[in-house]
Amino acid sequence: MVEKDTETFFEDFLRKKSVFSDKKALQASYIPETVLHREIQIKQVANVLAPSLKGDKTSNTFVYGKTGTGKTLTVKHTTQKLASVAEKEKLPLKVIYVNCKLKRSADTEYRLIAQLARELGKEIPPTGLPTEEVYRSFFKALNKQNQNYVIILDEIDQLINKMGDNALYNLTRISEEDTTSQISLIGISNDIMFVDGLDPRVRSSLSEEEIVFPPYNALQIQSILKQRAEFAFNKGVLGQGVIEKCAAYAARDHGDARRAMELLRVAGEVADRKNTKTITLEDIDEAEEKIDRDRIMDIATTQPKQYQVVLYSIISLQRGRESLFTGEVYGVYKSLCSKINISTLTQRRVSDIISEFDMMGVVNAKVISKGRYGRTREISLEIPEATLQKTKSILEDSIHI
DNA sequence: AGGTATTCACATGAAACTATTCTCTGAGTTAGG
DNA sequence: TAACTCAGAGAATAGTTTCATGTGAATACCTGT
Repeated sequence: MVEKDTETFFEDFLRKKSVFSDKKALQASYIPETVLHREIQIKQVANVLAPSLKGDKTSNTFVYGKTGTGKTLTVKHTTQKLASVAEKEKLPLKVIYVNCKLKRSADTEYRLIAQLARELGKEIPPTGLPTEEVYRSFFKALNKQNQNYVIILDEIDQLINKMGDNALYNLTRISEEDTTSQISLIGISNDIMFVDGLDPRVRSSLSEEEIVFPPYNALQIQSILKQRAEFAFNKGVLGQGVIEKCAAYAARDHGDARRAMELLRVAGEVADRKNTKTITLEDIDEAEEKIDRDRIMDIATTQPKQYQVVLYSIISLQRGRESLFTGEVYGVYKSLCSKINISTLTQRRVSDIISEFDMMGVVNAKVISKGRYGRTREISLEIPEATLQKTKSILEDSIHI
């Protein structure tokens, strides 16, 4: 009986009409044929890179703007075009894109250079080699293939604050050196201030050109959403004012188009699950809530045990209080650790964990001074009431309390 | 009263340590000629 | 003698601990009126 039900469920699912026709168009990695509202920036990038077609040295470029302002998209789009022209004309030009933020991919000096060397067809083991060695084989590959390279370093700020500017310094130096192959660097960052902390030599070399991406306004986000929705959804599924509402939501805090797209996509999923033919305004509200909830649940389930214990301490201490302090949390954390028989971390470490939770947006931790009574973090949960109980039981399960 | 000095309770930084994963090297071992 | 095995040295990295130093403002402690 159950078997039958499951089977029909799948059959129904298959036949069910979805509001989506191509969900990919709403994903962050999707690169549309035309990029809206970034004409100026595209032009700038193109101007900078054009000389590379003729084998000339191009300026290193620094691109910055807040998240969801289309930096990566624009650069990728433009370099794709560049590469295709180069290919058509049989010019020796190669574009390499590296995301420095991806864990275990290019977030250290070794891994960055290894990644680049791999792009040039070298086999580099994930560890074991001296960094020097990796540099050497990267250089060798570079000089062997008489080609020009455009190297895009996305989220470059992450790289710097993890490992300093050593690698960047080396890279900019190669780009200045007169070897058979030219390399031009494009650094993408969403933190404008991060250049200030750079070695002056690196800074001047990297930001020979600077391109700024201002946030989109609500209208621009609307037209972007419309463009994507065109591909993503079937005709006529969008209810009145849906796009507008998504745009408004994203514009509310600094015009993040990525957020708007995610919202629209999740709203579509919500509508699908409810088996309705159109996406309504309520679906958006629901989607907004769902995104928030999923994020917290995800964090609660995937974080390492120690983090979970810290979070649990905060949650159980929060009951009926407005805010807590680091010392209190640590106290609860310590007794919890001995209760469930897990090694206790130092306060130093727990302090770091708390500030990581702050970054993730699970808690709000502000450093305050209580005068005579010291300086500490004022911690309060950012988890909505409705999700709290569920989060708590997830944590309880996970740490075997 | 007004001004200065203390003091608390952590924050923040840097360095060092630990454990794990991985490569490379060279000594010792094996098998075949 | 060539091929193979395997232990040991050396690297990179993540996650911590240890040590050192910093810090904002509520109080304590003056001082002169």
